Order: sequence, then C-alpha cells, then structure tokens
Amino acid sequence: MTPEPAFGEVNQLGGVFVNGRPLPNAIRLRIVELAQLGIRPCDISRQLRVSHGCVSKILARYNETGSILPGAIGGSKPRVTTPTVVKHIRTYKQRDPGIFAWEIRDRLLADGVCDKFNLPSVSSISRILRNKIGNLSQQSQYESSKQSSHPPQPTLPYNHIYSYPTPIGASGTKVPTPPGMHSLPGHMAMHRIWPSSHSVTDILGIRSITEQQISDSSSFPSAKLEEWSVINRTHFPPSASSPIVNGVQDKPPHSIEPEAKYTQTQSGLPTVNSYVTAPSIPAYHPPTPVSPYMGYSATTSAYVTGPTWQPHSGSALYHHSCDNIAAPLAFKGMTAHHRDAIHPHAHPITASAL
DNA sequence: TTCGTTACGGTTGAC
DNA sequence: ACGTCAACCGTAACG
Repeated sequence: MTPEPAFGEVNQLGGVFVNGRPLPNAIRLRIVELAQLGIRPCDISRQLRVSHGCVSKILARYNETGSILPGAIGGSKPRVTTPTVVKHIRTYKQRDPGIFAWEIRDRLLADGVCDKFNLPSVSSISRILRNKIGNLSQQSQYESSKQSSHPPQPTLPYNHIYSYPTPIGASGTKVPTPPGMHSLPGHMAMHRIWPSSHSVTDILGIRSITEQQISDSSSFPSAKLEEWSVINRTHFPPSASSPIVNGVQDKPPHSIEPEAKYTQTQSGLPTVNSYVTAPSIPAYHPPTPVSPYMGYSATTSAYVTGPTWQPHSGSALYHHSCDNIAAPLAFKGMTAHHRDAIHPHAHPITASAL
C-alpha cells in the first residue's frame, strides 16, 4: 500500500519530478508566465529546475494550443465502438428489442454505418449492448438523470480523463473553492478529445475548465496527479459566447497541425521569441545536497514543490505558495497584455480574486 | 550556449 | 480480473 512514489526523482538540475507523470500545473503555468515575461527558456529551465526539453515542449504546446496542460494520458481511442456506432446499435435495439447481435452487425454493414474494417465483432456488439445500452428502459432514465447533471454535455466524453473525483458534484454544482485558492486560468482546461469527438462542448473546452487545487502541489507525487485539476465551471460559464479556452482546447497535438490556426497562437506568446536576459531572476540555487525536496525558492516563483509533497505540509507558507501557483496572482506585475496573452479570457471573478 | 528533437523508461486507462 | 495497447509524461543526451 504505498503505491505512490513517495518523492519522485531528482533531475540533473535538482528538480523533482515523477517519471511518467506530468509536471504540476503550477510549474507549467510558471513556465509560461516566465516566458511571457521574456525570460529565455534556458533560464526558465534553470530557475524552475525543469529540463530544457520539457520547457521547450510546454512552451511549444502553449504556443500551438494555448493550453499549458498536459495531454490526456492513458486510455485508447475507440476502435469500433464509436459514438455513432453505439447510437445506431441503440436505435436498432430500440426498434427491435429482440434483435441479435449478429443481426445488428449485419445492419451496421448494410446501412453503411461501418465498413468491413471497422465493423464491430458480435462480441463487441454484445458488450455495447450490455455496457453502454443495457436495459433500454433504464437507459432512458439514465439519460435523463445524466443530462440533468451535465446539461450542456449530452454525452460523456470519450476518455474523460482528468476527471478524477472533482469538486464538481454530481449535480454539476461547484464545490466551494477552498480558502486561498484561485481558479486556474481557462487555458489550463484539459480533457482528452480524440479527433473523433463530436461533442461541441468538448470542442469548446467547456467541460474541463480546471482549477488548481490545493492538492496540486501538495500532493505532487501522489498517485493521482490529475487530481490537481478540478473543474470550475463557475468561473467559466459554459457559453457559446465565452470562448473559454481560445476555442482550442487540448486537441491531441497531432491533430492540431492540419487544422485551423488558433487565434490564440498569434497572440498567445508573442514575447517568447523576444528573449531578454533576466537580471531579475534570482540566482540559481545549485541543486546541492538538496533532498528531493528542493523547493522553488520564493523569490520569483514562490513555489514550493517536492517535499512539500509531504502530505499536508499544510503550513501557511505552503498554502500561500499554492495561491501564487494557482492563479491570477501569478499575473501580478504582468501587463494586461501579458495577462491576456496567458489568459485571454480571464473571467472577472477570477480577476477579482486578486 | 541555446534549443529542437528523440530514445528511453515510466504511467495511465479504455478495451 | 487481467493483459494489451496506445496514448501521454519528463529526462537525458545528441546535434
């Protein structure tokens, strides 16, 4: 039972990381912030003790997608049981409750819903009937209750990643933000959207506006890093008129290229290319015999990582650092332009949290 | 020196 | 319940 890596590993720069897991959003955000301020990636790398490759990657992604969030880890694309297929199967079943799986299979083919390459096997269809459709009478009940929970989201997103237990109650109500916590900028929204995702709300990034949680850095190396992020739709009301996250949101990087260039890309990080030296950057503290618990020294970042991981270090300092991490406070000192660039759609409430 | 790229070892979660 | 697979991760090293 101590599945979680107690501390993570220490990289060459003395920074702590957990192999295979994303950096905390706080650090990701900080990387973008510093870049926005014109600090060179190499300096950011040293200051935050994150490998330059990682800094490069995060900045590149930010430039490309407008999101600082990591991609969705795990899961797999639906191979044959796409939403469309499921929908058709459901229809067939509704029309003829006694229909056999093999008959459904034939119909899928006959109706052109599937071709011979993506035609689900009989067993797959059976599984769909069992798991996704089940008792049709219960289905409708399920549907209605589900819709009441997530009105704007008719379907559960495929691979609803990063949706570990969140403060969003089943009713969609937002759990009160813990004291001292701020919402995360909209661009931190994350969710997996396969190219095949058909949900408009997914596309708009409405679903997963996330928010830095207290647990964010405190539980860094915990088994569930994603828990850092929680949805906070209150601050980003789903609305077609409020393009939450640049209208981009986390498409898998690969799917991005050929697509429209997101406007955010243009304004997103214009200053990154105009590097300046960063005299204001606090001297780099050598990794020294730092235990994996080095912390990003307070000066610029005020981040305390690692060891702060000690469960519930719960000190005032800790929480304070969380504040800085999570959010708008991080924009302190930034010009409106900077702020907009990093968080183009900051909601007034978020801003007022300052 | 800086930074883009990639192999690597790792985690995750749908199937 | 478990294994497979394919997605992602950050680091380290190369150029």
